[in-house]
Amino acid sequence: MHDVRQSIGSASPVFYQLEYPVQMNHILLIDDDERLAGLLGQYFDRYDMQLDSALLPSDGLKKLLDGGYALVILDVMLPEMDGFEVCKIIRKQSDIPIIMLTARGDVMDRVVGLELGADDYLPKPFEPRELVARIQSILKRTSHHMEQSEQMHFGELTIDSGMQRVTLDGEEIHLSSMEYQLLEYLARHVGKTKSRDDILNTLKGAETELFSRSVDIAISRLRQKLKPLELIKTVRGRGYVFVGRML
Amino acid sequence: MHDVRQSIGSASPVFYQLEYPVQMNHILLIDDDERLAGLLGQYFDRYDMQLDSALLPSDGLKKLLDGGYALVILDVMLPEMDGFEVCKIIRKQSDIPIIMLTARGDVMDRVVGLELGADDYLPKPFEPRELVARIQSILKRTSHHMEQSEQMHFGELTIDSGMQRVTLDGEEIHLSSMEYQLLEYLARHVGKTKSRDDILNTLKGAETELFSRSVDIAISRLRQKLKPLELIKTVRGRGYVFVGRML
DNA sequence: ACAAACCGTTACACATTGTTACCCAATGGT
DNA sequence: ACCATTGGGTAACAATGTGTAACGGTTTGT
Repeated sequence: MHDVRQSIGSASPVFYQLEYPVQMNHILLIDDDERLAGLLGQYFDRYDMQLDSALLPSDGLKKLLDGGYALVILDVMLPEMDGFEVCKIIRKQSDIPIIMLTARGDVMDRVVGLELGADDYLPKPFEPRELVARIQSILKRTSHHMEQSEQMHFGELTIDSGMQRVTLDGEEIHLSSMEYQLLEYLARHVGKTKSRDDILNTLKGAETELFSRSVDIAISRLRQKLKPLELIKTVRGRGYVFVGRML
Repeated sequence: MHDVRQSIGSASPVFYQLEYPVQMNHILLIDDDERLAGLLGQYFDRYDMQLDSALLPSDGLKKLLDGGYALVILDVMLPEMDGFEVCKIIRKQSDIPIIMLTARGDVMDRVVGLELGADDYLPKPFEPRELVARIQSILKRTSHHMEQSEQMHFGELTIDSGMQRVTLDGEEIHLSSMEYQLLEYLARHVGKTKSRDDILNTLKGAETELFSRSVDIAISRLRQKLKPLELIKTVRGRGYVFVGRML
């Protein structure tokens, strides 16, 4: 994920802050142990990551507000409030990956930490190398996850869930909102047969008429627009299924 | 990648499973503890896996019929029937990986579980991370097999389980959903004779009338479309078998 | 207000699947 | 070899599910 943007034309020192990883290798450590910060910071350098540290939760949260961080390392044992508390506060506002440092390898701690929305934990004491490995693993994972939830590709068909756009061979296909939702729903569940009820409930929510054939019609119209692709197959008696290799 | 399936309204204890490539990250949890489902689901998200859950075996088996699952997590202690029973039923129709959750780390349980065809077991209580690790390990182990099953070639006949397309000498053969399922099911078990019951249960799920000759008819129709190939042989008194060298 | 887009309903054609019936093939006993 | 019995193949029909054209009510944009 080294999506380096360049400014062409002017070598201007101005840029705008992007909401996610560009060259964003800043990690925030929230831990009251100064020694750890120094030690890790030095070590991280070698891996092209920059460590910022906050000794106090309040300070850490303030720094997070500035943005630009790719990940947070959070000690459980902290002054002011414990790490779980901090974790909850962060999660309320952001999906930024969090690694918790637990003092003891206590199972409770772990589960609770993960329940809270942390992405991983590491029992103290730990090897710096181990921490780096987990960070890299998480960053890789989350960036991939983003890609997948933002855009789906099936051969020449692209579904962009971010801007709700569908393109075929680069050309946009105009879909009504219902058609788009239907397509995205099926595409997100590639290979799984979805009943008309499932589809209706997902798209409409409430219990709409079960005698309605609106789903069939929607499918039919969607297929028309997707021609010549044949990505939606009928499973007689059960529903519809999206077929296609995700690329 | 995908599959077409048929159904009947009733919750059937039988199902059919297809194997999927990379992006197939759906995991099915069959456990009557709702809390677990919620907790794991959230956790799995971070590992790019999607968890579906069923509180009842009957419900779980029904969901499996839809296909699209990469793996099943199965609690031993369940309402309706115990996990071993469920495991046996699943194994009858599919090679999908199964991880059993045993309440106690009882050796008997373990052996029996694995003898039944489960791929791994995990004593409760367990750490989510441990479960994820085992899932990944199993999926890695079986992924080779999966790639292989994405497309099957038998001479000039190609079965693309991704697209659910069958071609003969490069030309598509149009098969109804049932015909396709039947062909794929037999082809996936080359050389193994499948009884009408197996076939019926796999394709339909319910214990439909055993006096029905619908399977014969389906076979007959499939053979017609596959002419001049003679890939499906009758084994008198026992069923049908797909003959053909996989290339 | 008008036109365009959207979406559900009806209606009918077509596709799919199950049943019955009749035939032939395979098997086994005499 | 012959025949009786059983199982399987498939044609023809029946029942059910699905595709979609056409119509109309509603919403949306201008």
